Amino acid sequence: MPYASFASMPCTLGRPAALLGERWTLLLLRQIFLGTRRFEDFQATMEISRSVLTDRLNVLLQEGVLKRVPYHDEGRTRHEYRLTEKGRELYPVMMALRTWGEKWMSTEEDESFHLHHRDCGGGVRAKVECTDCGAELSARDVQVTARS
Amino acid sequence: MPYASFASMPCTLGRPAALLGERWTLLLLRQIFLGTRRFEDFQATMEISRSVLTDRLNVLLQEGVLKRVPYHDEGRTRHEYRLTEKGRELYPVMMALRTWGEKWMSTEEDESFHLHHRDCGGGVRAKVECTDCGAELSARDVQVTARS
DNA sequence: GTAGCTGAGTTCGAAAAACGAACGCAAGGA
DNA sequence: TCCTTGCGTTCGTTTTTCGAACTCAGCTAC
Repeated sequence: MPYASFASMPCTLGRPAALLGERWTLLLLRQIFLGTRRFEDFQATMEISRSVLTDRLNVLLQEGVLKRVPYHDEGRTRHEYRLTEKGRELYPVMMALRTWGEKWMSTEEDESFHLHHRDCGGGVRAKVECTDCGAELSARDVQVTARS
Repeated sequence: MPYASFASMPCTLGRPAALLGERWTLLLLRQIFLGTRRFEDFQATMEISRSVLTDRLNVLLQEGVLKRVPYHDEGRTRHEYRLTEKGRELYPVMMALRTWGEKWMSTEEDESFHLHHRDCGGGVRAKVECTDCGAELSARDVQVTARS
């Protein structure tokens, strides 16, 4: 199966993995969650080539992860890229990456931002839990079976 | 910043995003979490080219996400690729992708596997929570500030 | 010994994707 | 009218990926 055709892979983990697994897409989403919204700003902060940036934004628009929203800049109407609800719900994916990065890839020089809960000021972390008993789960606590 | 140099990006979300954001890497991890361990099996199930597969496996070995473990096959010593603890802890990332895929990308034809908690049989989902009060958090509940 | 098989790569020419500099274009301002 | 700005598009070059063929080591059968 060539990479491109994973878009039609009959698997709810495979399709997102293929979508977000294209070069630049995860980094683009990181920028978006950090507040970047305009073409020029993506281009400047990531040094991605303009043509690839156009392509990735279009893919995310088509998938409904982003939407183009008009706004006013000195009287002119322009558009910015913003997360849809579908896009905002990728937050756990980003936080899981960050939680992992904090534990396994952090260095002295990291300038990373701090995240905290608006209401109580606490820290933020991703976890996997059982929908029934609420226990926190690791890969070893979970059984995989083919769909019946 | 060219894509390759994101490996040295001073950000605990950026570096993992760049690492897992290379083409094939997320799909490769999906296979690994589903139990694939051998070169030939990756190659057969994903139809990735052999040279790229070699490269991606080597990157994950170098990063300490995978390890090569000897095993015996009909008297012969061979090696298989297995997750390290660092690798296993990517589980929340995979589950976050799947939780998102279930909600936003599922179709009638999906043949996806079922996951359940070994102890109680319950379902599995990823979430983000506050380390202090334990509340479940969305992007809007979290404040981003530059590190002081 | 040697011929064959198998898993795990390596090599290499062709195709696809990414790069980056230049160009296009529409809206507003001088 | 001409200039600037934001947002792309184009196009020739470089880098990645592809895929088929090749290599190699360890074993089995003869």
